[in-house]
Amino acid sequence: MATIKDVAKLAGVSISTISRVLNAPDKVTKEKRERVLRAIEQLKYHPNALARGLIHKKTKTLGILIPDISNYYYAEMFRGMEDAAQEFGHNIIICNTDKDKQRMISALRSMKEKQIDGFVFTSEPVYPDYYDIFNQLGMPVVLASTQSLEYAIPSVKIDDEQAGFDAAQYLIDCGHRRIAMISGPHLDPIAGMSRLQGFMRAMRTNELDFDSARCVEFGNYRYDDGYAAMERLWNKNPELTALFAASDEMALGAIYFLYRSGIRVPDQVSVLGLDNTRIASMSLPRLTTVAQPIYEIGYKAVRTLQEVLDGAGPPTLRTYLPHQIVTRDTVKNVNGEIF
Amino acid sequence: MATIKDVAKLAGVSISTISRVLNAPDKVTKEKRERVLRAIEQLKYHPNALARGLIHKKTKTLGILIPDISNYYYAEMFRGMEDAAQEFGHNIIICNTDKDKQRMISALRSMKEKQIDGFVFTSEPVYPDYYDIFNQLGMPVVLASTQSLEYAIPSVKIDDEQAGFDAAQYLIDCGHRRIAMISGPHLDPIAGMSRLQGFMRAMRTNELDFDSARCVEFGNYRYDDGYAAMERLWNKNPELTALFAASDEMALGAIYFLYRSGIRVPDQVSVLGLDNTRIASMSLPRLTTVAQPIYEIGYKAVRTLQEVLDGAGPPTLRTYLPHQIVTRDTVKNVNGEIF
DNA sequence: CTGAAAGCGCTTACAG
DNA sequence: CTGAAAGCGCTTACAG
Repeated sequence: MATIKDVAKLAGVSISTISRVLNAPDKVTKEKRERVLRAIEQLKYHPNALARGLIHKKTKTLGILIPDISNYYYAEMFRGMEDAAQEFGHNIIICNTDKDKQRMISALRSMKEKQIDGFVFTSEPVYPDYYDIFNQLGMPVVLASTQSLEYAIPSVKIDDEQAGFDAAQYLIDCGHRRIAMISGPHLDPIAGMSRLQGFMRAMRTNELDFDSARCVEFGNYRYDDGYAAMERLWNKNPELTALFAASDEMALGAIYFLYRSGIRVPDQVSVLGLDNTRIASMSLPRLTTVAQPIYEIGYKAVRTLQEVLDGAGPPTLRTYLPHQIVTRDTVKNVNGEIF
Repeated sequence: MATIKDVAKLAGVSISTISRVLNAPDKVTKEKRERVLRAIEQLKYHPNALARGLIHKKTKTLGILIPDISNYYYAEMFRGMEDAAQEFGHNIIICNTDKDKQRMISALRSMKEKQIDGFVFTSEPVYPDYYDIFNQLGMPVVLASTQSLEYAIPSVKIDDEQAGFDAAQYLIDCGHRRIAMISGPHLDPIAGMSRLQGFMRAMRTNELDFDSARCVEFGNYRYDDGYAAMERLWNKNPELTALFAASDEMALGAIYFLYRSGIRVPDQVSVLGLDNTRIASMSLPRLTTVAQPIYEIGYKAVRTLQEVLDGAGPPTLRTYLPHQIVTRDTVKNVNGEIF
């Protein structure tokens, strides 16, 4: 492969001049510039970004840590990240962590060695030891779909507590009273507990009594979790008329359980999801759900990281993007009906 | 950030020795080695991979060109790629091309400058001008979910023609005679035309007459395409009893059209998809489909690229991974029924 | 405007 | 076993 020296030789100038036509073209006379450009073209010269990065201490490469790109939620978010990166001339190195600490550490070490300019950390809480690692590495970081109350790290997500509240309120407004929830795991303070807390706040606000032992089950956001959780829920609480699931996948899993049990959705039980991944509109019946601006979360997270890198003043510490209920076919308005 | 010089100073040795404990530890006396290791630990030293890459002309990073990571099919395939990369110590730079030539070219240029060791090109045919670009860049390439008959580029995919054949044969074995297909686009020789050709071969082999004008519609693999194609198909051919769609998403779109038209699946019309993305098992009714080993295609493509990089002899030029029909709830066996 | 030189952070023969 | 030196491919003051 041709290097800057080859181009210099062919064009009959010094390597400094080659560098100048690439980085500050108008510092070079037109005649030489064109000669150089021709040589570059002729040799199919591509500047070596490693050499450049070594000098500038910038690589225009960003790191993304994501639990699992084959998860639809992250796939959509990642698309937003990549678009933002591409738009501003960055490349992305991505790593799936499966929420595994060792995998994350080794990915981060590898990214550090490759001199990425900064990274986005997705979906997991920032535990103290994670924070120590971030600090040691000394690279800018932005959180996507998670946040930290303890540490001053910029984050982009929806207001999960409010989303949980709005979900319950929506079902209540549709006339439901005996409402259950399939929540995320206890161990997930972000998308797990916050949504549940919002949900319970709405129940309290509406003075509906609510026995969490009978009305809440837990799952890890996946389809199978939703199916199993619905089964447990139904066994202890067959009077419920509406369900809120903390993810679309769990909502679909729950619907499948109900379907197999001969319980009609939404006639007998209404189901409300959360996320609005594309499956929500491709399933049957089409899922009513609390939509997250998934793509935008990814896009905004990378934009925020870029702002940090540009050093253009401190970015907003906590950005909350709006969620919104998308009405489709799985929630029935039962106002006026007699039970 | 600490450099090799800082470590050398702290440990009281030369930088050569630091380099040796990192790359060939047993060439260094135990005593010095431990002193160095302690200094590395103390300074939180991370070697700079740019400097290393500049010398070795290897970066241990791979490029992936994919049409759209938010597409479920690619998301699953990409997971396989990333796992293979990680397993063998590579990182991945990914770029979404949207099948746009300019985007692809600029991504490739950028990856070239960053000195990736090789790349995987996904899903699109290798047009002559693409081949020229690959050649100019001079980087090893492997094709995933596409192939080239003209050029000697290693590829990994299913046998699409045979998959189309097997799909039709399966429906025929289930007793269907009036079968239609929603194919991929005319312009897609790989997943579009091959599957259709296989489908038509099966019809001929079984001596079923087949009017392609009445029995085939086209779409771009997406849900909405499937819906629209099914509508056109039904308008001109309401006698059909079975449908094969060239993607799961189109199958689901078709099912939604049938559902809205009051046509029951599979009682009145059977539907067979292709891909077996996770939506196939999360939709209702659960979709019977021709499963591609999606994850494995991605995994194997990266493995093949790594073999090329290792220079361990020429890899298999064309790898076909097995497909298989996954029976669920959308295809009815009508043998013995009277029409 | 242009070129020679120093330097980015490493690795790798080459002496000793 | 260990260190000094050259070099990977660039950029950037510094002279001229």
